[in-house]
Amino acid sequence: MARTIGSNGARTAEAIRQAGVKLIYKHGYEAMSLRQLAAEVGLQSGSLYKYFDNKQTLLFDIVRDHMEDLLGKAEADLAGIEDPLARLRVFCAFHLRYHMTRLAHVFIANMEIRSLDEAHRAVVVGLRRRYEGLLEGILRQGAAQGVFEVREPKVATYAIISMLTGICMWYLPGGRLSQDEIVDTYTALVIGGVTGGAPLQPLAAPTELPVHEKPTRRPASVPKAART
Amino acid sequence: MARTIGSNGARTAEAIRQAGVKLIYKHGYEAMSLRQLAAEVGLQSGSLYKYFDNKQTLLFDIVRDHMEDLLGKAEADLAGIEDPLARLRVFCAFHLRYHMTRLAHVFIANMEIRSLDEAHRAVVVGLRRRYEGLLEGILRQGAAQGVFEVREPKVATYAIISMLTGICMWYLPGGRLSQDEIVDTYTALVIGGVTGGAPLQPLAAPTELPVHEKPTRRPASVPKAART
Amino acid sequence: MARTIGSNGARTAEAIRQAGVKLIYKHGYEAMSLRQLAAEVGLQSGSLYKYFDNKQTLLFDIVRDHMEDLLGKAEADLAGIEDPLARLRVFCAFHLRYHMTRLAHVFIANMEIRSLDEAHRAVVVGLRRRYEGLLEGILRQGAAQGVFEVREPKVATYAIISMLTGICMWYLPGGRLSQDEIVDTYTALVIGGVTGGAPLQPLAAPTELPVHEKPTRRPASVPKAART
Amino acid sequence: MARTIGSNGARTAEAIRQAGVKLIYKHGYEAMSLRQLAAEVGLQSGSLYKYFDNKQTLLFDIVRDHMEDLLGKAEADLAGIEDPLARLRVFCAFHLRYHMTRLAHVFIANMEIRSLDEAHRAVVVGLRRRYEGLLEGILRQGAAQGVFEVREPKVATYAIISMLTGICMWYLPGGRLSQDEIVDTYTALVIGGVTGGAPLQPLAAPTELPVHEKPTRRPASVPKAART
DNA sequence: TATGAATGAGCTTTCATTCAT
DNA sequence: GATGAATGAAAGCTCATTCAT
Repeated sequence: MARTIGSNGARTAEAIRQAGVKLIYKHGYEAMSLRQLAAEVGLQSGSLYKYFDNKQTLLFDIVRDHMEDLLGKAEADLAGIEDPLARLRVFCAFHLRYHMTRLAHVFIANMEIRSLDEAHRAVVVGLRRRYEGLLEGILRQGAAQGVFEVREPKVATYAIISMLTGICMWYLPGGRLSQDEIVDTYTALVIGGVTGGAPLQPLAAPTELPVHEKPTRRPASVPKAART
Repeated sequence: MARTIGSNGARTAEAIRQAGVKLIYKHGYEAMSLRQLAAEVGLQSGSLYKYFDNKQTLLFDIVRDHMEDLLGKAEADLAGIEDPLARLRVFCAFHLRYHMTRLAHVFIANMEIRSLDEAHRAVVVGLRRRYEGLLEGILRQGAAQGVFEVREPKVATYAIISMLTGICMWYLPGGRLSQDEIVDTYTALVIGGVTGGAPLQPLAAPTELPVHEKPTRRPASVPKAART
Repeated sequence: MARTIGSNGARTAEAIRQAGVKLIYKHGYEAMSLRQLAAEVGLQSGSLYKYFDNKQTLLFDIVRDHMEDLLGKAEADLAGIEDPLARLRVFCAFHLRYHMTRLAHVFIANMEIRSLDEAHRAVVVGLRRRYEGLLEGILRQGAAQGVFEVREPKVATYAIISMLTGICMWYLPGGRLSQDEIVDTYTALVIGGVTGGAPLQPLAAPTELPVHEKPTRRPASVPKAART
Repeated sequence: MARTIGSNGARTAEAIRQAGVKLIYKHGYEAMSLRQLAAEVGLQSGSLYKYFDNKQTLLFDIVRDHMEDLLGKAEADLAGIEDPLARLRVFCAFHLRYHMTRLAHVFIANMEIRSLDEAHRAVVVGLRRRYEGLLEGILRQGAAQGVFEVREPKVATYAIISMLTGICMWYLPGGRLSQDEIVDTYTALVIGGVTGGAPLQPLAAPTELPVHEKPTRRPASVPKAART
């Protein structure tokens, strides 16, 4: 059949990528068939292989590109800001806004890591660790400066990121709340959580919390982050 | 051949259920084949159909039973406690401990909702809403009493549940931190978050909290984070 | 569909094996599709996988079983015979008769070694070496006893086996010649070849032969035994 | 881009032909893909169709050209020689040398006849019959003159050609034996075979044969049996 | 002359499921 | 309660081939 005038490989590649994101978001990687994907972009399924080597690398490309984008943009947003509290606010706002505008990508990156094969998963997990590292760094810095009350920065990092990322499970554009309102709500929870419920300036004596009273911890065999 | 004395259908059914949980946890519902499952329990794949109608209902049964168990136990734990802050602490502790001892079930219930068909998903989502309702009720009650600073109880509910549930993404039994320490860390984040950084007047003595008082919820027979 | 009364797995397995031999013989391994094979035995193509792991092992099983059968029967036929000339006659007769009754198997074993993957090919080549070893042993023994004129037993072995095996390229049962006549004809060629033939009267001076005179047939631009 | 000076269609056609021979030799016709072939010569697979009509005619062209070359050169070598024994020697030497320098072509012509479609195969089989006819004529002539002992010239023809052709299953240039030595060895087997009834006991003095007169052989690096 | 996008058919293989025994 | 033979659909993927540019 004659090609549509103006159609070209790059355009098709982009269409495939977008359709892939959409379908994996909707059905899951395992449940999405390449025939579906091909139909979505108006191709025969075999023709897809001009654009990727196999289904697995399609997923990997999507996830890796997303993670690199996420990481890069987060670093850009944080650049030049020194104060831990300010950095934390920026991080929250960035993370939330990014997730609200990239629902599908984010959802995939979180849900389909299991579908990546060993080698690919390692790459993605590495990127994720770097991203988590941004937040962990902020928390440690804030704790060191006495502005945050964070006992276990690693755990707090996982907790906060889980909380913020969870937005992609319910947010739909055009809902009752504006993005700003959502950002404010989440940010308040996070800031409150790490500042320990105390007024920030005259920091309440931390001793009233019972948490620090059991320092007998096992030697520190860092819990391997999540399943691989 | 004579069957092993004492072996019976109920036992096989239970074995299938457990193997199902393990394999879905490990590979995902779509990626788990009934051949695998049958092999795991020493049957032919066709024989599984004595125990369930089809793969889909196996998943549904697992998820629904889990959700009902979760909901029932949460309600039981909260029964009789009136103070919103105490109720919140109980909820957090319950949720975390439950998730730490039922990693696989919890993981499945969160990840495989997408794999349920319309009707089944509706049932599970209903149960989930009821469970979320518990937390939302606590937050609203606390806000009404002026003890919590929560602007959007619904959003806060999603946020907190996401945070707490996220534990099943990284927790492995036997890690550096005890369950108590983890519960404390997460709880502090939650309480801090919802008390908005306001000093909670004269903070009630922490000893009245029931959280640490039942550390032996059930004899950790949960199959560990599967890795074959 | 109800199974044909009396049909069973063993019967189907045998039918598949035979149909496999027939189709590989007729079309070649690469050119035979499993759909064809399944149709030949009245199954769906997927059902074949009850009987073999994959197409490759079907081929391997056929070839290996054939080679072991060939080797075993050859050794049996030669057992107890000492005289090299007698052994050679027995070997020729055995080889020819076996090939005339197992045309397809033999053809496959010779033509499809290339289609076996590395590991399988190694096994088959090993069996083939053992079989060739039988003939080589006979030739060496005869040469040692002065009854054969064989300069290069290895080369002679290859040569003779190629000659004898070639029968499967033209023989069809029910042709003009009986199996006995064919055996006699080939055997005479072999025996004559290794016993050096009659003193050909006054043998013409070899110098008149043009063979050695043009060693530079063309500038060896032939791409060498390819291996990329 | 400007084409390399001097590059042209004929050159590309030749490159395709050679790459085709190489790849069919290595993988077999069915197993060779046109993508592979195109890659080998630095083209897109679609571009190959400027040089042949389809995969099948590529094979046919290769085989037919080879057969015509073989036939023509054989006739040329035999031209002018009358004596049957001399003609037989020439035929053997020619056949062997040709095969040793054209391993791939010869291998293909023997193995891939099955891959030719009906019409093409008929042409090739016709050429092969003419080639076999050369040897059969020699054998009949020799038998008529009483110099050969050949009962069934047709069978003997097949047998001898199979024997000689078999060299392409194991010969690799640069092996222990020189081409001359190989030719001598095979020729002795053939001549012995057709002159047959040598009295075994009073074995003619071997000295009259020139074959043993060149003992200067390379150190014995056993030629690896055939391709693996 | 060559590209590169695309086709459409076909491949091997896996799967959930059925059912006579 | 369980087997094991079989189905039928669908999967991911490769292929020879076409054709506008």
